[in-house]
Parts: sequence; C-alpha cells; structure tokens
Amino acid sequence: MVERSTIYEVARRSGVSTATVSRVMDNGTGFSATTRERVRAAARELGWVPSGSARGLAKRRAGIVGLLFPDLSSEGEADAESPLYVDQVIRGAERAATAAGDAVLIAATRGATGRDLAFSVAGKVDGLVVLARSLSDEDLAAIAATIPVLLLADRSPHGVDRVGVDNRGGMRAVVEHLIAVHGHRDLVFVAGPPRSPDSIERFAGFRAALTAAGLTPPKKPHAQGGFTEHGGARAVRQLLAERERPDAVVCGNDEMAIGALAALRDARLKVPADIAVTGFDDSTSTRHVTPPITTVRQPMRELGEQAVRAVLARIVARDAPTHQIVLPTELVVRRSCGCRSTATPRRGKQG
Amino acid sequence: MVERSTIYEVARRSGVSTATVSRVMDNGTGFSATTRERVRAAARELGWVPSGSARGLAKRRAGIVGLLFPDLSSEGEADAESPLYVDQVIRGAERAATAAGDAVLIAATRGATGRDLAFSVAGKVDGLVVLARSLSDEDLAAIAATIPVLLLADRSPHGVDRVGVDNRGGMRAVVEHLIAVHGHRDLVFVAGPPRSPDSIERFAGFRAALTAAGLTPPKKPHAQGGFTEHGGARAVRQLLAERERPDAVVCGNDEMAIGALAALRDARLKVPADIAVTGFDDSTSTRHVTPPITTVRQPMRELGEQAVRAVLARIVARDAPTHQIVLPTELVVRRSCGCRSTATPRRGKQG
DNA sequence: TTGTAGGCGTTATCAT
DNA sequence: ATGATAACGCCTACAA
Repeated sequence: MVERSTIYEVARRSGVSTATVSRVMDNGTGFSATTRERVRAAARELGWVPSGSARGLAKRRAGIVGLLFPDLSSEGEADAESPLYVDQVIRGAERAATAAGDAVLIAATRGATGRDLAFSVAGKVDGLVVLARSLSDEDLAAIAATIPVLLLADRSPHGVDRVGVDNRGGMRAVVEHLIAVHGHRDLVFVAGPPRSPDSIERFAGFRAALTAAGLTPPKKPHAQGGFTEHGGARAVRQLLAERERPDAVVCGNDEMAIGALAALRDARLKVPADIAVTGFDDSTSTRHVTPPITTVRQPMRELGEQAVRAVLARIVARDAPTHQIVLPTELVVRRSCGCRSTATPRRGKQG
Repeated sequence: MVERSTIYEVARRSGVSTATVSRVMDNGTGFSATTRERVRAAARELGWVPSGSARGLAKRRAGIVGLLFPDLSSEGEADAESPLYVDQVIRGAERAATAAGDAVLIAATRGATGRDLAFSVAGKVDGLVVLARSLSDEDLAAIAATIPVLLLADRSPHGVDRVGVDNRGGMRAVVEHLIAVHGHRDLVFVAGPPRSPDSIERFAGFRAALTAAGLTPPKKPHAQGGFTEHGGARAVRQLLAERERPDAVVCGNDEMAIGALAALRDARLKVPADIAVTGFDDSTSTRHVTPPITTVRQPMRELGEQAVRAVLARIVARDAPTHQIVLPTELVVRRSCGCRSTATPRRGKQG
C-alpha cells in the first residue's frame, strides 16, 4: 500500500496516452485489441484503481446514491434504535443500486447533528433516498434544490418524489378478515406512538374496515402501546381491566401483538379461542410465537429497490413528472386470528 | 434543482476569494467573523453544497469507508440472502463512521461480478471493511495493496487487519454450562454448512468443552443442518431415529435450534425436561419461542464499530502494526437448557 | 485508432 | 486576514 498509482503511470507504462487508458477502462470503444491488453496489463501490474473522486469530478457523477434514515434512539423514543425495517430497505436499496452499477452510501441522522450530516452526504452522492422522519422539511427542501431527493413516507412535500407502502389498506385487510371470516364485531385497536404516521394510517384503516362493515368506529384508538412489546402487554392488561372482553385485539404492529399474547396468557385467555389477536409487519418472531400471529407483510426490500430506481431515473431525467408510488401490502393469515391453517396470502386493498 | 452552484459563485457573491470560502467551510481559521457570516449567507442563499468529488480529489480523502458483504443467495446457499447479522454489522459501521465524520458505502458481492464491484468500491473509499467470504483472497490482496483493508473473519491473510468474534469460546461456554450446571454427558452437535468457518469454530468449541470435562469428543459433528430451521428439524428427526435419545442437542445456530424444538415437539419430547436444546446468535426469535432458547450473543454491532474504527485508524497511520481483535461472546441463559429463570449473562471464555 | 489539452470544483502553498 | 494559483486524477471534445 505504497502510493496509489495514477492514470499517468499506467499510460506511460503501456506506452499510450491517458486518453486511451481512460477509454479502455470505461469499456468504451475506439482502440485495438492489442492496446486494450497492454493497458489492462499495465493497470494490473501497477495495481491501479481509478480514483472515484477524480472520476466523479470529471463526469459530474459520483456513481453513488445516498440513503438517510433516522436513529430514533437518540430521541428518547421507545424504539430500540431505528426501526428494524430499515435494514430491509437498506438491503433493497443496495441491490437496486448495485444492479445499476452504483453504490449506496448510508447515514443515520441523530437529532440536531443530522443537519450537517445530511448536507455532507448530499455533497457525496448523485441522489438521495430519505426515510420518513430523518430530516426536517426545510432541510429536505434545501437538499432537494441541489440533487434529486426521494422521500420514503406516507406523504411528501410538493414536487418531491415519494415511495410509500399501503399501511391503511393493509390494516383494513386484516380487520375485514376478522369481521368477515370470523364474525367478530367488538374489535379493539392498540395504537403505536400517537404522532407516528404509520400508526395513524393503520388506525385509519381500522376505522375504514369497521365503517365498511356497518360498525361504528371509535374516534380514538382504544389503547396505546408505543409500538413495543412491553407497551402492547400493558395496553391489553389495562383494556381487560376496564371493559368487557373484546372479540379481537388489533395491534398496530407485531411487537405489541407479541406483548398482547403474553398478557392474554397471563390472564388465562386462550388465543384465538377466547380472543383473537393480529399484528402488522410480519417480523420474524410472528412465525415462532404461540400461536403464530396473523399479520400484514410490508414489502420493505422492494420499497428500497423502487426508491433507488426512482432516484436513479430522476438523475437522468431531471424534469420528469413527480413519482408517487404506493406499494401494496399482503395479508398473512396464521393462527392468532382463528384460522386453522395458513391461507393463501392476499393483497391489501389500496387506499 | 437547476445547476449545482460552485465555490466560485459563492466567492463572488460574498466578495472574497475561493480560498477564503474554502477556509470558512472547513471550519478552519484565518478569517474574521464578518467574513465568515458573509460567506455563510452567500452559501445559504445559493444553496451551495460543496462537491464531495472535488473535495476528495483535492484532499486525497473521500471521507468514505466501504463495507463489503457477501450476498449468499446467489450462491445457491440455504441462507435467505445474506446472514442477518450483516444488518447489525452495518448499523455498527454506520455509527462509528458517522461519529468520525465519515460516511459508509455498502455493497454486496454476488458471485463473479463481485470482483468488479469490489474494485469499483475500492476507488470510491478511503478504507474498506470486508466481511468473510465476500472476496477471493487474491482480490482481497490486490485491493489491500491500494487502500487499507480490514477483514471481518476468523482469520486473515498475513498483514491484513482483522476483527473477529470468539465463536469457539462462546460455544465452549454453553456446552460447559450444560455439563457443569445440568450434568449432561451425552451431548449431540448439529453443525452448519461443513465449510463454514463459523460452524467449524463452534464445533471446535464444542469439542474443547467435552475434552475439558473429561468426556470424549466426536471427531465429526453428529449431524448437519445447514444453519436453517428446516435443516435443524431434519437433523433432529434423523438423530432420534438412529440413536438413543441424547441429553442435549447443541445447535450451531439459533435457526437450527428453533427447528430442533419443532422436531422434538412432534416427537412428543419435552424441552428441557426430556432433552435440552441450545442455539447460537441470540436472534430475536429465541426469546419468543417456547421454551425460550439458551444461546450465545455475538456483539455484531460492536464488531462493525470496531472494524471501521480500526480502518479509520490505519488510514491515518498506514504503517502501524497489524490489528488483530477478537471480541468476546456472551452466554445467554434462558429455559431450553433446563434453567428455571434467566441467570446473569456471563462472558464466553476466550479461545 | 490515438494523442493533445482544457476543464471538473476544492484545497493548499506561498505571497501579500 | 486574505488572495493568486498551482495541484488533485480523470474525462472528453477536438485534432490528427
């Protein structure tokens, strides 16, 4: 690891000009087979790796797309750190970027320092995918004025590309299942953090399903569990103490559903015989818990893929119309709802 | 998103030279407070974000560290895609990099195309963290001749920095627990893929524990489960069919342990009353399964952190002695081993 | 098919 | 405290 060699050395060693070396490395055209081999040989011998910075500067294209996500741990949220689905999004983004010959740069914004980080990242990439809540609206706008930005959220500022997932339709699908297939009518909703857009959307889906079934939806969630296992358990204990036993506990996410299961077990209630439970997210544990939880799968990997594809597309076509993509969710029927065996998954309704 | 403005425009607008603008943005020194404000104002008004490429070229430092990991799905392995712990490593890497003012670039190598990808990434970063099995030894060496490289594995080529986790000590700790605390003597080992270094190390730990207890360790694992849930179940069914019931089933990872649990349930055997089971990794599901699985926690997040810290250090001190760090694991006692309640976790022994 | 040379946007050295 | 002005390593017309 002495000194990184440059294109000049490769050119000299192979007896051609730097222009030719550049052409060869770009897999372009305009050189003889002999030349190509000589250049390649020289490059190999020197261990030359083209400088991404120089290349990026010359081409006005770094070949990198950024991914910004929030690290909520620093915000005093209950969340462990960043939601786990972030990992899936990252995987998807990596896959799409690599497929397109780009690389992906990731960074977590943490509180106030997030601003500087975001701008620093913006300088290093050609386009940016921003997960909900990782940036203030004005910082987002400022960056969007510089490079293509795509937001992963339920809604985006005017003119900003967006890819989202159909939270509302997914929740509506589970609830309709509970009502139509199992005949439940007294359903209770355990929400996540009050201001979480995901939680809000899912509650909207819950209400929509009740309304569609001719039932009266509540104005507010029956309880809140902060999206945590512990919170879900607490919510159920409280619910059980203050009202008659409902037919089903509809949880805003899987972790709360797992907590709910534990609380119901403690209360000597059988799931699903005495009471049904559902989750949201299709996290790994839902399959292993007893009984396996009926839930809703979100295509997080695909979310990441579509997101970088969209920014990549916009980098090329700066003035195409704004993207607004909403990915469908999928109902995953297991046993906690009362079904005996796993049914064929079906898609959540849009909207 | 018209045209990215440059340092020249900012300089002109604020009535200073580009040198001064550069100084101000670098938070350096050598300018008056008045100047600083004028420059900042101009930058803000123009929405100027310094070009990372240009900056990197001039400073000979991109401010990016790379992380290369393998995507095993393309290799026809049983693994879903890439092992899940990769996510944790990524999180750790991101955290350490961000803390140091750098960003992290991630890329998954997939089969043969991995080579080009790796070199492409190498050109964009100042240092590279490479997860085991993502690159051939010679490609690794070629890149290591160019930029600082650190390998995340059980061993590394001569002169290459390395950070690993004490697989052997961790497995030894669980097995010793099974022997010393629960008095088991007939232990059976379910291994992962035969050539997996992790699996091999863990089996070595298994043998070491038996030997230390005066028992005769087997030369080869009793069964193989390919690190999958399904494989673990199959291994146990097979074992049950061909030999007397052992005291304990020691699994090379959690997924196989979960599969083992299912197979034992089908065989009407009670865990841990009739037979004990242990896993490795401390994946989320181990807590939710019945009974909760005694396992070994690996500090994957910390692994990622230490790794980028080490490469960052080497970028500064190119010729410091080679790093060789091994992180300790932690025994997580739950119920599948026969313990009633969760004991205080203790560290796995080194080596 | 190949070479020449200017330019990409910043930083850093040397003056002033 | 500030300004000129070379690098930095590669790409890409434009020529030949």
